[in-house]
Parts: sequence; C-alpha cells; structure tokens
Amino acid sequence: MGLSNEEVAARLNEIADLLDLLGERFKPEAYRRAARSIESLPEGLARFAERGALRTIPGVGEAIAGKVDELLRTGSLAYLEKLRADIPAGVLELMRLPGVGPKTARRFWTELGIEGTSALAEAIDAGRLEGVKGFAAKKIAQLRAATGRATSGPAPTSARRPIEQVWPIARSILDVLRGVPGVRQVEIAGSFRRAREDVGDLDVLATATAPAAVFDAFSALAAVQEVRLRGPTKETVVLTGGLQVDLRVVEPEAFGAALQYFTGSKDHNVRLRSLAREQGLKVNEYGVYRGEQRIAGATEEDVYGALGLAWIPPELREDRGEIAEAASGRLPRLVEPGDLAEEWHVHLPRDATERDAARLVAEAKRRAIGTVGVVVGVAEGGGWQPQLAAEVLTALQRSRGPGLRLPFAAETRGDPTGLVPADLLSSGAEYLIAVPEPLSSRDAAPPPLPVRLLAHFGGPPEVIGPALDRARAWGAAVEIGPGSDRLDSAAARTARLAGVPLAVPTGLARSPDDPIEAVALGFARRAGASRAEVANARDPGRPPRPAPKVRGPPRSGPPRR
DNA sequence: GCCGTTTTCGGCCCGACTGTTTTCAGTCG
Repeated sequence: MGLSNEEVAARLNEIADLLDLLGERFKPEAYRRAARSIESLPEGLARFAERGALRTIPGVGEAIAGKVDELLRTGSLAYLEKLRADIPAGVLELMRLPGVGPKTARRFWTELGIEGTSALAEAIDAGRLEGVKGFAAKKIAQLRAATGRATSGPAPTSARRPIEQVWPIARSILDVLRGVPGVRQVEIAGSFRRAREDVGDLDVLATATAPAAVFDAFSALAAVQEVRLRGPTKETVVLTGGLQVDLRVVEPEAFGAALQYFTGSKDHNVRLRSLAREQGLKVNEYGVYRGEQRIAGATEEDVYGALGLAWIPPELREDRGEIAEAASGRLPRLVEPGDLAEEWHVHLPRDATERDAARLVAEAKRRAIGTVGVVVGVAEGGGWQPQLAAEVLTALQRSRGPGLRLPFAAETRGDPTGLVPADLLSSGAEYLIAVPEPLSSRDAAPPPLPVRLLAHFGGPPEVIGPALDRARAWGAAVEIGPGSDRLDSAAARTARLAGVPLAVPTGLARSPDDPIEAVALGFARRAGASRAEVANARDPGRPPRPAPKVRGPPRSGPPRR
C-alpha cells in the first residue's frame, strides 16, 4: 500500500519547515505550493505517477516530481532523512509555537542550544533568556505562555475542522455583527467562503460608519475566550474550542477588493496578481491600481472586471484554470440554491408519528420541493426491515395534497443485484438507494428496481472508483455532502467528470438551521457542477423555487448591483 | 524549486501588527 496524497503532502510540508529553519528563501514556499496542490488532487498520486504525469501537477517540477516518485516507490525519501538528521525534531516543535517563526527557532537552537519546547520552558525558568538581544519582558512572558499551552496539549488553533461544524458559529457571528448600529456590509471570506471541506479559521470583513463599535461587539461575543490582537483595522480573537476568528473593518470603496483578497485561495491570488502585473496594474486588498490611481475595489465584480475577467465564484478559486476560463468567458454556470427541487433520500425516525409526516410535507411545500422520496425499509442479504409504521405511510400519502410527489424508496445494503425479497417488492418502493459496502465490480443480473441513488458512502479514491462505475452503469446519482458517509468535493468532481450525476441533500427532515444543504451545495459548486449535473435540481427552463427563509450566511452568488 | 502569449534567467505578494526598536525584524495571514 503506497502513501496517500495527504501523507506525501505532509512530508513536503515538513521539508518546507526544515528548509525554513535553514534560512532558505524561496524553496520552502515551492514545497508548500506543491503540497497544497497535491492535497487537492481528485485522484491518487500513484495514478499520476503511472501515467508519468506528476509534472502536470501545478507547482511540481523536475525535482519535486523525483522526490514524490521516490516516496511512492519506497515509502521514504533520502533528502528528507538527511534534513531530519541535520535538524533536531524539537526545533520544528519550537517553530510551531505561536509567535515563534523560523528565525527565532533557529536562534534558540544555534545560539542558545535549546532544542525543544520543554528545554525552552526550562531556559525561561532559569532566566537564560534575560538580557538576550530581542527578548524583553513581554516577549519572554509570551513565550512562557506558549510553552505552557504546548505542554498541556496541542495548540488549539492549529487544527482545521469540518465546515459543517464551523457553520453555526459563522452564522451566529454574522447575526451579531449585522445587528451593530452603523454596520453596512459583513461577509465571511477565506476557505469558508470557498466551501472547503475543512476550515482553519474564519476571516470576517465588514464596512461600518463606526468601526470601533464593530470591534467592541466582536470582542464581546459570548464565545470569545481571548483577544489575541486588536489594531485600528483588524482584530483577532480565539473562541472557546480554539477556533481563531479575524475581523477586518475596511472602507466601502475597498470592500470588494478585500473580500477578493481574503477569500483567496493563495494560489488563485498569486496568479491574479501576476495577470495584473502583465497588464501594468497592481492588485492588493484595497483595490486594483493603475499607478497611484484606484480603478476598482468596491465590489468583487469590479475587481475581476478591471482585469478583463468575469466574476469567478469563490468555490472555483483554487488556481485550477479558472482564471483562463474567466478571461475567455468559459466559466461554468454553477448550480445555485434555488435550483434544488427534489429530495430523494429522507429517513424518518423509527418512531415517527403522523404529525412528523405532516410536518415533512409542510416543510417540503414551504421550500417548494416537489418530490420527496421517503425510505420505507432496508433490504439486506435477502432480509427486509420496514422502517416506518403503516399509519405513518398512510398519513404521508393523505397529507401530501396536489403538487407534491411522495415516492417510496428502499435502501439496499451491499449489492442489490439479484436481490429480490418479496417484502421489498410489496413495500410500494419505486426505486432503490444502494449503499455500497462495497459493491462487487462484476456485472450480474439487473437490480429488481431502478437504482436512483448511491448513498451512505465516501472514502479514498480506490473505494469511490468502483462505486462510480456501478452508478454510471445503473444511471444512478451519488450523494455528496459533509461527513464520512457522503462524497466530498474532490470525489464529486471525479464523479462529474466520469459522467455520474450528483445528488445534493436538502436536509428536509432536519432542523431548519441544519447547514447540510448549504454545505453540500458548496461541495457541488466546488466540483464545478452545473444545474444539469445535479440530479435533484429542477429541470432547465423551470422557474427557480423561492429562496428558503433560513437565517445565516448568504450563499456566495454573484454580486448584486 | 518553480515558472514563462514580453522571460530557460531572474524573478518569486504584501500589508498589519507586535515587540523592541531610535527606523526595524519577525510573524502571520
């Protein structure tokens, strides 16, 4: 079993850190860029290596391709082993302390012989830092706090967390800040806006007539554990639970430029700025400049427009060719929130009542969802497990009224091919939702009912590949969204490119505040999916359903004028 | 170490904030 993409990326990042400690200027960033690129690949590196295509990965040139190849073949890398031998592991640890970068870690190591976090703590206690150039009382206190935190567990801010966990936090921050008098615009930028699966921190941007009031409200958020820094335009806090949140208040003329800049990705921005340079322009977080003159900045549309580009949806800003597409008008029209018109996969609780059935129907009508597929039972190995009481099924049918379709579905665990329990066929189910656990790759008899959906699965490319083959053969869609039992955006992209339609869950049977629809829709957009590529979206030509009335971060649609 | 519709060499984003500074270095994003 070879190394995963994540493992290879981790080793490249380690090389970058070690080269940083050696004072290298540009190599570390080159290794990090290659690592970022590899982390976001939609398929395994081994496939690239087989095709001899490692160097087609952005940021991977001759030298890194050779090192990746060595890692894939042997599981280790002589170059990395040499670096590890030269630099004590504890020095890397030091560099990861907040407020300690490569320069400081290197000084600890070479000037003071401090080779780890606990050695640093001892040195501080022994007063060895006093009188050393660059270390005054405040800095030493900061370091003492940092080493204390480090010894009682990993630094809380370092971990990225799933976007669906961060979503409710983001929503409550927006709710509070939008209520502050004088606030005009508030948006969350960063990887959250790009709908990345995992989010490291939140970047909040605002415009306001009285910035101080916004900062005060921000500092006073109930979840704030610590205010890390506060300046005239920027404040950083850490919430209980460790999530770091940055707030910047900018002037309205620069809001679009700031939103663009802080949404990233880094690689997207680097390419955008180099495009600007070719045109004799300069882009920064304040605007697009020709010489001293600002020619754009208030909206993102203006910023991209000033560079001759169409507005690029945040979910596509990963430097995967989107800038060239925006220049030539070839950007896809991504699926939008109002496009979802059907829900194929609803589970009601086992003890659901007629009232639950009525509530589901009412919610579908409120959200203008015209088809709701309810799972009536599970078929597994020739057995049949009903999921809902007969009265509930009757209540569903009775309360639906005109204009709502309520087909029943059966879930099949494992391969549905040749599976014909009599109960399944008499259950009223119209279609199957197949759960690959896994599916056999051989072709056999056709399933007893149409398979519309593959659901409750996710995982690495080698698990997803065979499932996608079966989905395509059956004409089934695959369910995407947050969690380990749905496909993430990289897998969704693979599916889309293989011609397999995507299914976006609407969270119809969940709490109205559940972010599953927004998150899954973000993944679909990240995968580059148009409405036609989402199986449960409305037909082309039909009007969009009215936007559901949910509180929270607006979807990142094109800027309105 | 990577990269190129002005380049196979010479660039590589850049501004805010902090702490220790008398004009700046380091870190961070």
